[in-house]
Amino acid sequence: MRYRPLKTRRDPIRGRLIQVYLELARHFSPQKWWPAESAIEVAVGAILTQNTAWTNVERALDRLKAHGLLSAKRLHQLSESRLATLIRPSGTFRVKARRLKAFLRFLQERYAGELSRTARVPLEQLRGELLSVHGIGPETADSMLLYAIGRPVFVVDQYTRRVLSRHRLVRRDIGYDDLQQFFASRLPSDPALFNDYHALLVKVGKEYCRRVPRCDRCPLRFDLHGRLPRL
DNA sequence: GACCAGGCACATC
DNA sequence: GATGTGCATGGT
Repeated sequence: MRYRPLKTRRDPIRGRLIQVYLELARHFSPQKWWPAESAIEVAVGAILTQNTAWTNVERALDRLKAHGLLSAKRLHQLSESRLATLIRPSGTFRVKARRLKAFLRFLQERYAGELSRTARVPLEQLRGELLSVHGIGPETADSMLLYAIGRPVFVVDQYTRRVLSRHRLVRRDIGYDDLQQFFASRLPSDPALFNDYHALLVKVGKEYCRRVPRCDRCPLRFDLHGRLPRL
């Protein structure tokens, strides 16, 4: 991937990123993402959570579980309209049913319905394959790669962008690939680190970086008030 | 009732 | 390449 380490050894931002992680890890308990019992549940959840609160995703997943349908094979066999009805609580359910079916079709045809069969596929190639599936964009693909398959890919989202821009580490309008590169080029390529770091950013973003921020209580407060360079 | 939530595809300029 | 819009439920 475009994960070339920075040439310069003395990169002040690298230290800050590690400092931010340590501060978050000290303040919050390990987030233990992704909350799921199987890889396919992670992948399905990654699509269901697009622009959707997680509580609504849980309702949809629970319904699939209650019907014993949370497997690649069963979901692949299910009709799109039936699937849409079941995942209704997650919102945009017709759109997501179509996207899920596209993903399940891909998984079935390319990897015989087994995510574990992707193990030997080079990361860049696998990411490209996922991105070619209807309904799978950068964040969904990376969530699957990191949280379902355990590949060293840093996932970024709106919380990541909000938290880092509030702390003046990146511009507010930074694009997905640039923001991902911002992390990946400065951190060791470690799935466990990427996993916990992103989850912690979501945690701190939810609690302190909402539309009405609670910066006064934010554990990253030490980074505010001009201590960081304005990028 | 408005606004938001762990995005993406598509149309239009 | 940048910007705007539809998708839709459930919580605040």
